[in-house]
Amino acid sequence: MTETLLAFFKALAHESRLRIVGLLAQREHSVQQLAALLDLKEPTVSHHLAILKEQGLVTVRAEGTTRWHSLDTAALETLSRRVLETQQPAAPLAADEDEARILAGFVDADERLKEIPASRRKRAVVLRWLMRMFEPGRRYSEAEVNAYLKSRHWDCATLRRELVGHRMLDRDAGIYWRLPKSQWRDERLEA
Amino acid sequence: MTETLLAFFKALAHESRLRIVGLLAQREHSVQQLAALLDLKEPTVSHHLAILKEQGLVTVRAEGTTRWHSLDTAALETLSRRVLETQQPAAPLAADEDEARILAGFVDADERLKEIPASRRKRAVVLRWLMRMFEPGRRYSEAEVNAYLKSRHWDCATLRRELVGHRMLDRDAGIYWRLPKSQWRDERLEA
DNA sequence: CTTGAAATTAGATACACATCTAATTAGATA
DNA sequence: TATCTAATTAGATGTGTATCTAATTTCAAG
Repeated sequence: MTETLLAFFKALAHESRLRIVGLLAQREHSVQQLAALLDLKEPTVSHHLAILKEQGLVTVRAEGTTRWHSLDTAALETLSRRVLETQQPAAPLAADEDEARILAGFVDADERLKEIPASRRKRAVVLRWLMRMFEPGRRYSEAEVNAYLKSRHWDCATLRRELVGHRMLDRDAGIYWRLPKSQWRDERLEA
Repeated sequence: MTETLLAFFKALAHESRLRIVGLLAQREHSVQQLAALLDLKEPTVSHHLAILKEQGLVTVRAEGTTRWHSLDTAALETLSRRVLETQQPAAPLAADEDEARILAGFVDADERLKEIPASRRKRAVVLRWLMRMFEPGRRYSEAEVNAYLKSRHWDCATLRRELVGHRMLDRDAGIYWRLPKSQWRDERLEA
């Protein structure tokens, strides 16, 4: 997904290729023509066209030994629409409906924690939500953990202690890591 | 125009920056957080953020010494819409209505010349249309001129002679260039 | 089958830029 | 003021890739 988008941007992130796209948007061109117009050698143009073809942005029609290249505007449209989709603010919410309601009460529009819930059950929901920031297997310095938690609430120290206390994060010698969910001591397991 | 588009693509044509945009699409982050998540050093992240800010894709909010970065989705939208505009097939047509009708008769959907008009007046219209391919001030080798004309009609030699005869192109020692319109000898002037 | 033209492929060189460390700036706190 | 933290700037290094020349392929025409 981000893979294909990256390739798309890379394909267009060069002056020569962008000019080629502009020329092909007007009409089809041969390699020679493009080389003359861009003041490049033919192999260079071939190289650029290969990259654009790889992204499906350019199609070819052979006529004798010359190859007429045109722009596939449909592909260009598809891909640039995908850029627009990228910006969707990403589903902030929850595992099941109960949790969703609780989170909605404590998390504001900016995805920050309004306050740390006093109720143990609600606090556990919030802690599970915070754990989404930590990847399994990755190791975090205490500074990293703090920076991360601080993006959600100013009192990162309390949150960090809570996460450790619930066996969601573990620590040794200043290094933190995420524990598997099976070891988490949250309200669901205590109930 | 192509200038700003190029900068836009360059800004997003790198894995780290694309991932930063993805993260900022979810919520605001500090430099430290991004560095930790991307496994990069802070100066590197600063560098990438500077590039994104230059394109107006990222905005900053200071809070003490930490700076919270967010994605400006409006800018992203504006720019990706501009990509869609690029592909408009470029107005093929004409100076005044008379010319438009004549061209429509001789130029096919692929922007190629169906035949060279026998009538002097119509031929002049077509030659003026062909001259749009040649930039004022630019020098063209005979091969370039031929390649260009061939993209419109197989008989590039005849077209080339006609253009020279009408004082639209001039030549010396195998090099061609476009003459100013004031010197063109087309039907409008002869009439 | 040879020749010629258009394009691609291979390989070498050179330039752009991503990343790092070290040093500096800016803001907060004691 | 001195100190600490977050971030940026400066400068060095290394990687990726754009471009070139030379060689090879593909197709058409003698």
